[in-house]
Amino acid sequence: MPELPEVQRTCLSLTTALVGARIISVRVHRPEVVAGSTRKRDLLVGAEGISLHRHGKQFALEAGDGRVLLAHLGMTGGLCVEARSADLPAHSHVVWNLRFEDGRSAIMRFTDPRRFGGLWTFPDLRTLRLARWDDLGPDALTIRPEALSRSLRASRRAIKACLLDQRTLAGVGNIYADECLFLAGVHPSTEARDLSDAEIREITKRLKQVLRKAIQSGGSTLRDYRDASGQAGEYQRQHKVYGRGGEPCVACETTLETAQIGQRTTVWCPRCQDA
DNA sequence: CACCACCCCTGGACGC
DNA sequence: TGCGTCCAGGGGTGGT
Repeated sequence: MPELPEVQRTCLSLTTALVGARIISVRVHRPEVVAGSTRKRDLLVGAEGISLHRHGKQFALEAGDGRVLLAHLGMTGGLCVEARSADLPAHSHVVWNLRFEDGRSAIMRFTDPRRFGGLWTFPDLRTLRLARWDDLGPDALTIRPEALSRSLRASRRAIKACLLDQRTLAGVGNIYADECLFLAGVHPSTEARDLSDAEIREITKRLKQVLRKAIQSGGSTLRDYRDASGQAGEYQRQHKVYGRGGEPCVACETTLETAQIGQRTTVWCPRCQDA
């Protein structure tokens, strides 16, 4: 899925795409992707002056009058703005009609083949935060090492599993967890409580670094991911370990190892990431 | 409470 | 070409 960098790119591209836009109408093709009300008003019909907010992998469209629509993209979800075309692509679960101040029109589509993602409607941002974001850890892009240390020091779980836990920190998925641990030189199955303060500082630093670089490169497109303007990412070309099990380490040429850690395929270099 | 196994769903890659 | 199997970026739930 879209992890933090891909969600951030989606938000940035939506911000651009929605300048001067007004939502004219909405059509819900698959009501089960919307949690709660599918009333047109709750799905932002009539909204203008839309701004974007993100926490971890979730993001919200806030209308000028305060109404809020939360999106979570799951593994294959996407929200895009494009010209109306003759036939709608498959899995377009919710489609909005937009009109711009200059008279142009367009559609916004929520797509999600696997339907692990979804949309939630809220009366305002405060209610959204209370219901959905207060349970998440700090956003991975700005987390401080002390905050990470607090949630790790008592845990016997593997550091890889901790990084994937959105209550520990929000925004990291399988790709960036593996990339971060490689850059930090930490073995993914290290018990969290065994990490030194120096190692936690290094993990924090490398995590923010890899997320920033991925954002700059448009995120990682393995297959489906596109931002709201249809642009694919390029960061997959810079992956050091993710998807490279059995291949040589970019740093030392040792064969990269693969195992299931925290129910996810995990790849690491047995030499650079000492157990 | 902390942790883990399982399940939701579609589609692409690969082997026969 | 066609079919079966395996695997995939996430995370909620329910059990131990």
